[in-house]
Amino acid sequence: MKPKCCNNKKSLAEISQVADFLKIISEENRLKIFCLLKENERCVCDIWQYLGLAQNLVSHHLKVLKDFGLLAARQEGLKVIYSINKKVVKKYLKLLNRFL
Amino acid sequence: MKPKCCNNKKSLAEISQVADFLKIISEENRLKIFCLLKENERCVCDIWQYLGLAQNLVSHHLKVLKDFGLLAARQEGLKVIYSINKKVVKKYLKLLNRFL
DNA sequence: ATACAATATCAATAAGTATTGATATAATTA
DNA sequence: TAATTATATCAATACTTATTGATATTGTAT
Repeated sequence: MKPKCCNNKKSLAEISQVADFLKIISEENRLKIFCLLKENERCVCDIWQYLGLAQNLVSHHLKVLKDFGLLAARQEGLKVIYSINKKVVKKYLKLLNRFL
Repeated sequence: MKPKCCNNKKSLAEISQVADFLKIISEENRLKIFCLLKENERCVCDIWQYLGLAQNLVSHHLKVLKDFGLLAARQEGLKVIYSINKKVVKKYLKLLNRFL
């Protein structure tokens, strides 16, 4: 019996997208960051201090999340406030459900 | 403002669990396997031939998925038939929603 | 018992990615 | 303008994990 999925370019491209999304959020520290931001937007210093992680490490993870579109950032004085881009998250969760 | 999440052992353990789950399904070939099995249970030879992957590679990925509880396997003659353990998948998807 | 087909295992290597340390940039205040 | 604070960048290293090649195991049929 021929499988309906994984047999065309569109499906394969979507699988690749979902995999990328999952890879990004499967990192434990990034998941913690997400967890923090789910409650409230926060500045970088709040995040790294609360999680007990190095500042540059958190900055790096935030960049990964932001580059993928999952987070948004805005400057507020010296601080940069990060927040979750709910629309994008929903989009990927929806896609994920198609494959799981 | 003190965050409600990531601040107790239970939450941290759940985040760790979710991360493990996500790491496992974020692998593109494993996602393809999942995609195939979502339609129908299949034997190993069907899977590797259909996906164009090495037999031992598919066997390895199946083991990873099975060890984590996401797949079930049953012997049928020479063949081993793998299928999705829907209950377990649902459990992790539910957990995932708590953090995303 | 022997041969064959399907699957699994294992060691070695390759590839990808998180982390660290050092340093740079940017905004604010004195 | 100089100093300070918050954040970002970059190169090097450490880790983890996927892949490969060779081989073992298991079930079936001759």
